[in-house]
Amino acid sequence: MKDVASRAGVALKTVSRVVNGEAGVTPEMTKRVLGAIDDLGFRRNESARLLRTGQTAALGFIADNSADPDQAALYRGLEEVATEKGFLVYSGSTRGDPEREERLALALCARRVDGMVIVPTPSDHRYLIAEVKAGVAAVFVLRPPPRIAAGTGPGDTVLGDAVVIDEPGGANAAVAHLIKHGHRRIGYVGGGPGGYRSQRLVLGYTEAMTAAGLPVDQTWLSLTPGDLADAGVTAVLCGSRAHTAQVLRALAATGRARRTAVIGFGDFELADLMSPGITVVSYDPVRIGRTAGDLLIRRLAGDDQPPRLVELPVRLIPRGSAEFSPED
Amino acid sequence: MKDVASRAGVALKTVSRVVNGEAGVTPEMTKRVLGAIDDLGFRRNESARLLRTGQTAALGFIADNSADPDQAALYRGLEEVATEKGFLVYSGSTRGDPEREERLALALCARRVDGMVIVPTPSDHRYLIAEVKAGVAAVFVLRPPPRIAAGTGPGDTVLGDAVVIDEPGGANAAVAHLIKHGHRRIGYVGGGPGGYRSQRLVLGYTEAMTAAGLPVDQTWLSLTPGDLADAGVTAVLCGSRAHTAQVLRALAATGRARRTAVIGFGDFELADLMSPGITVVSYDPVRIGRTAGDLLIRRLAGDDQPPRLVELPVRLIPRGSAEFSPED
DNA sequence: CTGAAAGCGCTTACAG
DNA sequence: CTGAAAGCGCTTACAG
Repeated sequence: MKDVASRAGVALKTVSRVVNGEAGVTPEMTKRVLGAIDDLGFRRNESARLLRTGQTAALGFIADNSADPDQAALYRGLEEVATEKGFLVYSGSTRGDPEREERLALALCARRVDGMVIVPTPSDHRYLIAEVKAGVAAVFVLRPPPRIAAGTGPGDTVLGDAVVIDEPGGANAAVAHLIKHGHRRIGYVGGGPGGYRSQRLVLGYTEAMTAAGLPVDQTWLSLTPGDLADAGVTAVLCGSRAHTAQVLRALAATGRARRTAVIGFGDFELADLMSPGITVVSYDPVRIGRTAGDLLIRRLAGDDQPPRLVELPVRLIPRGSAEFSPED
Repeated sequence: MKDVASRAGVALKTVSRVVNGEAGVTPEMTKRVLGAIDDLGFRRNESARLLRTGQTAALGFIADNSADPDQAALYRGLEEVATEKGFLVYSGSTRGDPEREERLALALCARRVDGMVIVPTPSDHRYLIAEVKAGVAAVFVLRPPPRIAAGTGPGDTVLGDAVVIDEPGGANAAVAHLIKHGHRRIGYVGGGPGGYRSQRLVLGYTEAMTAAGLPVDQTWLSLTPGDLADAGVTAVLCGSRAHTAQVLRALAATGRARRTAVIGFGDFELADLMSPGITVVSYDPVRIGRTAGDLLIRRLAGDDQPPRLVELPVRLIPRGSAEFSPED
């Protein structure tokens, strides 16, 4: 910019004015500056501008695994609203490692992102307190961050808004659907009982069983795909796409594919073309990202209401794998 | 930092030294500075540091559609090498729109990313010439950028390295496989003939047919899923996962699912559990991203050899949908 | 071992 | 309408 100024024989400020399209520059001057810009191949350094103006117009996205289809779609949703509002977005992933999450988040904060959308690892996120206090907004997706017991405060601290899926509602609908088709012994294959999603799915499952007056055998709630053959259940709810795949493989291997009802949590391509078609509880991951982006940007605009937990709806899609009655 | 210095009663430089862990500061001084940092909640502004040192340690990734599983996996590969080498990465997507690509790429350049990995839209990329000249490295993935006829130069300009999949080899292997199983009339369902991938798949297809001395009916090369019933082919090569899905749906709808051999380009989850299992040509998208990242970083390190086109290998995975003989 | 000055590339607030 | 100075938050190169 200095070079441009001296080549055009004007002051730095005039170049700045031209570059920013500010009014009040003689056409002749403008032309001279533009000429110099062209000769020198000048391109304004946005980072320098942002430093001076104190903005960054950048967001961060911290995934668990960026290759996961849900998270990729989620990212797409975030990106849409970010682009719309003029933000660029940094992204990275943790692979579930709390240390990587902390490193990444702090690196983003050090670059002064305005806010971050985080798929949180199961850790305490204490490291974020200082950053949030310093003004970085955080929105958590898929899982809320664990509440942090404040050392000195009056209660628990919540670091930011969260956008999650309505797992309880989905599991409830799935199990009720199975019950309606005559199933009474229904298993659940999902993550360990510690996981957030798993807990919530089991919650919905239990609600539906209780509402129908059916007893729940605790062993049904911690099944692995390998257990299915001997578990005595006539139907299974799978906690994630990966579990659905494992369950289908196990059932195919033992020849029970058409005798065990299956509902998967999370839709997938070609689920309709399997035989039977796989009934799923479906949700819209792009919308999670968009919602998170909206919340984040609202916070950046100054909204300082208490942190919100947004639960996105799910939908049961019957395709055949769950719509038959048990044989016994 | 100024505040920290004055609170600790030392010079700015001393704070800088402590923050950077430079040797040669009295333990007592260090303690005083650290105390002030803690009191003030100071966090170094990385952007300012990078401005001063003239680096950015940032890369850009421009996807076509970040929700596409291949591109999400590709991104993951890029991210791995970026993280390893201390780069942060900005990303965004174009949805195939050349204007969005240009806007995004220029925005990244304005923030002075060191380099970019781009899934190019079908446009001329002329806008990149100035940036590349200014020192931004570009690596193209999945498709190479169109060559740009230089207005004044001696020939064509190539803007950067490219990493692509061996589509010809994959199609060749797939078609040879079908021929081996007795098929002589083989169709192709893929993108329009203009697309890069499509052209290359048809190339490999033709090679294999020619090598076997089989005639190629041109109508076989521009089939749509709806045409399959009357096309008179006994086997189909599908150009992408999306096309594979369309073909499988069309075959299922007309009851030809078990009478037409199918090979898909691009593997997908549960392909093995369909009936029959879907035979595919598989490639590793994570590796594309890693390779692109390696090339990019090598360029940043000063490698100025002529642009390279890297072709990543594919592998045929037989699963049943292609391993039977035609009925006629 | 410590510090005062200059500068990265830009903008802001003020004079002319 | 145009410009000289100061400053964003940091580091570099040089003195003490």
